[in-house]
Amino acid sequence: MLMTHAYRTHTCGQLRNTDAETTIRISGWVHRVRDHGGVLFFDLRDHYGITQVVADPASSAFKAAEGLRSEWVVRIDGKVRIRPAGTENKDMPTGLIEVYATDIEVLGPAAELPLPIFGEPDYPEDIRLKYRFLDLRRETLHKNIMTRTKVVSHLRNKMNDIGFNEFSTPILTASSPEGARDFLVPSRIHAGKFFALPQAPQQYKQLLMVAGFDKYFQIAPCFRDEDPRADRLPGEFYQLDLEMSFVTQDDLFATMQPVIMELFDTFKGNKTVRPEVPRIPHSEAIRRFGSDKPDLRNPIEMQAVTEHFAGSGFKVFAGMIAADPKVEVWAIPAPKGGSRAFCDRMNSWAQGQGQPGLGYVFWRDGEEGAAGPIAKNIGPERTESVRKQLGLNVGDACFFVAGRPEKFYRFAGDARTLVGKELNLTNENEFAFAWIIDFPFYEWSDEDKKVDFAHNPFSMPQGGMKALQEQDPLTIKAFQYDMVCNGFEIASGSIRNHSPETMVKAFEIAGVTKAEVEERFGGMYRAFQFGAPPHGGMAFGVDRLVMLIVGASNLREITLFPMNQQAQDLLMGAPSDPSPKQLRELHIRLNLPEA
RNA sequence: GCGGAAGUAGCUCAGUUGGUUAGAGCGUCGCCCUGUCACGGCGAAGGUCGCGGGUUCGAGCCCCGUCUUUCGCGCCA
Repeated sequence: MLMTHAYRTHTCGQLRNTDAETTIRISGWVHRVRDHGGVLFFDLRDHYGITQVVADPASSAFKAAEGLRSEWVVRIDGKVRIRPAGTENKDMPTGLIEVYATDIEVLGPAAELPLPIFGEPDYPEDIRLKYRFLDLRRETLHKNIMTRTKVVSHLRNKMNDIGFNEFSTPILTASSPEGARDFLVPSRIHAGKFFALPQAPQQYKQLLMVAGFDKYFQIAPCFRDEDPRADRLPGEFYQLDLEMSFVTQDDLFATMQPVIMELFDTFKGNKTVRPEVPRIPHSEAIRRFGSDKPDLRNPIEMQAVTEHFAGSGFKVFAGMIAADPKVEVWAIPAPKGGSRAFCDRMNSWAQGQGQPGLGYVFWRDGEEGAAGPIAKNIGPERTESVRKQLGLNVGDACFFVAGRPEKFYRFAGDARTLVGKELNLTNENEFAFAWIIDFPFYEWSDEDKKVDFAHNPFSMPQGGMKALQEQDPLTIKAFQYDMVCNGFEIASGSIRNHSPETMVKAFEIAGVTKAEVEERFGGMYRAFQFGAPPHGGMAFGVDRLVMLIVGASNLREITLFPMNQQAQDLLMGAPSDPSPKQLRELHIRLNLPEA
């Protein structure tokens, strides 16, 4: 047969027993060599799959095959043949055949590997990041990246299908009002001035609405110079950013909920997607779940049980309640957690968290009343009232935290998460969503001793100008919402404040003058003077969506070339020193800290 | 900026109470092996125990400092 291509007639995932006896050419990486002396096997791998190649002393390729090592790139000419009976590999799509090599050309030999491609043990991040191109060859990461690509493509197609228009907004822009630290880019032409990379295309997309484009979306890169977390990449990340005109909050939910549900339905694998997506007010989420991004797979819901402790024999709580009317006692029910061992384990965990402890009661079989120190202190009647309120039974336990809710709700939420996990109440094979709505517009800043925006300053306060003028700012809610899934915030958005007067008033309450608003958000402030439509939108964290879908616990598992925690790219060596010429052109002199 | 964990062969790790020559697996190199698919067997090379200082007769191990990686806090509209 005349070879029609320099490198391949088939991919490494393509050949089947119907190809038997054909002469083929394949190229790829040597995955694994098994040299038996007289007969030699190796697996050839490319993006599409793995094919076993075999050579024996009768083959003209035998000598070359003996020299092959892992990860060399080679071109193989050979003949497809059915594997001898009993040597088939049913775990491989190509496992019924093998390629008998007649010619081998080494296209790219490989030095000794700093990390193996075959098998996937954990490796230190610095090695993985420095040799990212090798890490990306490994099966799991390679698959994750492909899933990411398919997710992005799915979202883009879907958004186009439902009438959204994709626009690219500028990357070199002005420093924006979001809370994060900006990445700055010096301007050569304007000495001493800097561009900022966008933290989000927030102002641009709102300007697009003012410009009449109605439905905007973008898979947008966003840049924030903040320290990372496992679920927060350093430097840059991607959002599915969207904005709509003439819509209410309900319209946005009705538009995007099906998109997200269909996405997860498409990529869920053998997990299930809970069809109900409840809308939970922010304050209720805090009280029921101890979090503004509750994991609804965990069935535990907390309740206030303050009145059962007020004036009770449990002096610690009773004293706190008497001393401060804002103090509450919350109960964290633990169904089937009714054992001393479990309760003590939770108690030591709490102490490890810097808490004095975690009070509990539990109900045992064949025992009158309840066990645990708190039960004895508050007495059987109050204990029974607690049990009834929470609907608990023999075999169950309940934990208690007391104080001002804003101080302890996080800890209570963590305890709820741990109880759910320890007692296997949380179904790990499910995706459970919720909309968290009615976020507070303002919050009290202890640091600055003033009222500050709780989240997005461009949100519309519920009640509008009237609320800003008449209400206690700390009680004002915003038309602002998050979508959460399994304890992660996957989207955040709001109905925007499109009235310049209301905007000025909103900033005034946060201590920002009209002049400052005009200076810092001049483009948008000006735009709102000339016919701004009511509009709103949201942004989904693409990285987090993919992380949830593939079940990764770290964003580096779904990102092509991530930076390390110090925001360095170890592969490319970024950031790097500028040349003296570059600095001269930019009129920049370095003022480095003392070594 | 702060706190926790880790750092021993190219890679993953073990290394007891401080004790004589620091080990294993994978990989690499050499030899043997005709049906493996984590092939197998024999052998070899490979180490500034992150770095610096200290305690000690003696330190991979204890102490102090420092660097690197990571997880968390701060921060993240």
